[in-house]
Amino acid sequence: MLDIRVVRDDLDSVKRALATRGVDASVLDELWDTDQRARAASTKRDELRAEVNSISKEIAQLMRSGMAESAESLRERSRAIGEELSQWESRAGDLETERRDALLKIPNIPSREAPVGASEADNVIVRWWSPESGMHDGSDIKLPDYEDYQRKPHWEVGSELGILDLERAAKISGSMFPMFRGLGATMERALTYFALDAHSDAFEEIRPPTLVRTATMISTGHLPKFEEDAYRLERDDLYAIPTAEVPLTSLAKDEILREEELPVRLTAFTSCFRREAGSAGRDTRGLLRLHEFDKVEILAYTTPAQAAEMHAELLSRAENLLQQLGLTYRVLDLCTADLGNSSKRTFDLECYSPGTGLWLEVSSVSWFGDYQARRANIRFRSSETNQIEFIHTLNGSALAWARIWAVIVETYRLSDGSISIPEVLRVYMRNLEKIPAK
RNA sequence: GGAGAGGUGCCAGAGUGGUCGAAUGGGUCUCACUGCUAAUGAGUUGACCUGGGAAACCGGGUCCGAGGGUUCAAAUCCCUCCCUCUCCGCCA
Repeated sequence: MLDIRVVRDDLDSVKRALATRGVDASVLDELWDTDQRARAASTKRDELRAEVNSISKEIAQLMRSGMAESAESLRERSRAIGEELSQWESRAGDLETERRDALLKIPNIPSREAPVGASEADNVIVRWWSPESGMHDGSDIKLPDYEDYQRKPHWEVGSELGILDLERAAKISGSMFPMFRGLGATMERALTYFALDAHSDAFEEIRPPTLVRTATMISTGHLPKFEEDAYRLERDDLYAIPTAEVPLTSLAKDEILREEELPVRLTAFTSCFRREAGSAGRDTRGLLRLHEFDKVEILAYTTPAQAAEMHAELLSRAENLLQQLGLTYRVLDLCTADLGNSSKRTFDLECYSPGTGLWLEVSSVSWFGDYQARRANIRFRSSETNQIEFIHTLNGSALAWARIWAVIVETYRLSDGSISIPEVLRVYMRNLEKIPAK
């Protein structure tokens, strides 16, 4: 949520900044207008309330001094004001609600550093890495020389080895739900252990609830705009989380932290549920797009001053996992048009899938500024000035497993059809070196 | 799911229609005292919206789980909902 005061005081630069992500200026003009009217109405309301309050005090005086009789005319006057008051109360209330509803639908202002663009085609590739070539800047990606036997898509590899069973998953739950079996399932678990252990030096491990209230979904910006994307349990008015970002952000909802407590680093493993409405048929083969997948998330609360460094830390942690897994990836600096609703700046990590020839998004590392903190009302008290300010939130996937799983089984496929298990996972897989060919 | 109790400030806890943003105790911070620590004494200590001011600050409004209602006036009375605890039932 934007700070209404910024919109009020600097409408033009808010318009300009949001135009880069396609928000029409009229939306902001309307908001500005609503704000003016809301303030006028609430001022009027407060004046009337002040009058009623002071009359009530007078009445109390009279009652105490036993002059109940003479209070009657005051009562009459107050009743009359009360009628006018209730009209202004409902008018001000409506306008305040209108203002909040509008504010909840307006996306965050992009960072000045985010590349300006009109579509995802304008995302900037800032660097790439492969086990053979190491780290390079964004120009001229040189893919490893994949063998033919690595060019088999993971859904074929998976069913051939009996480690991925999409047919039966569909029988159970429908399409776009995965089911891992045998060592395929073990590898998912190994990835989870691997990642959580990797973050355990600095991050508190959380196992949060995966069904959450409406207010929790609003705090991160997933509602009200993206209602269609979320699974909802109507009977109990709960939503299935699309990412652990949702419960982890609300962990400190309505709290005032001490500056010394910051930064707070949290990590969580959860299933993530997405309806993927509107993306039917697009890149849905195999594990490319799923209604349910597992993910380890890393998330931080920081002061505004700590945010930039934390953003870099989260990104490097996600990259580090990919490097340890030996997977070729590239880093994208998302342009203003492709930025998520709540984000000021986002880096996506995409792994190259040799079996499909696609770059698959496996992590998204974002800085939200105070946008989510404002919605969730998470603040901190500055130890220097003693003032209360909103914190900044940041998070990233580290990492999203289904797609990683896909890239691993393709990349590590050997000529005999078996899969070599990445070194770092073996300790979590009973020291096995291979998933054997059938 | 059934029965009961309860949700008040940083914490504990009082308050059943006006003098209550709220007693008291603890904690916090400041000062005094003290060789130091402790103890003691005095003071201090909420958030949000809004108007004025460069600021310190000053004025108005809101907030006692949430939302409605009654009343000139609600922490206090009424209704609905949420949550917590205890017991019973059920259950991994």
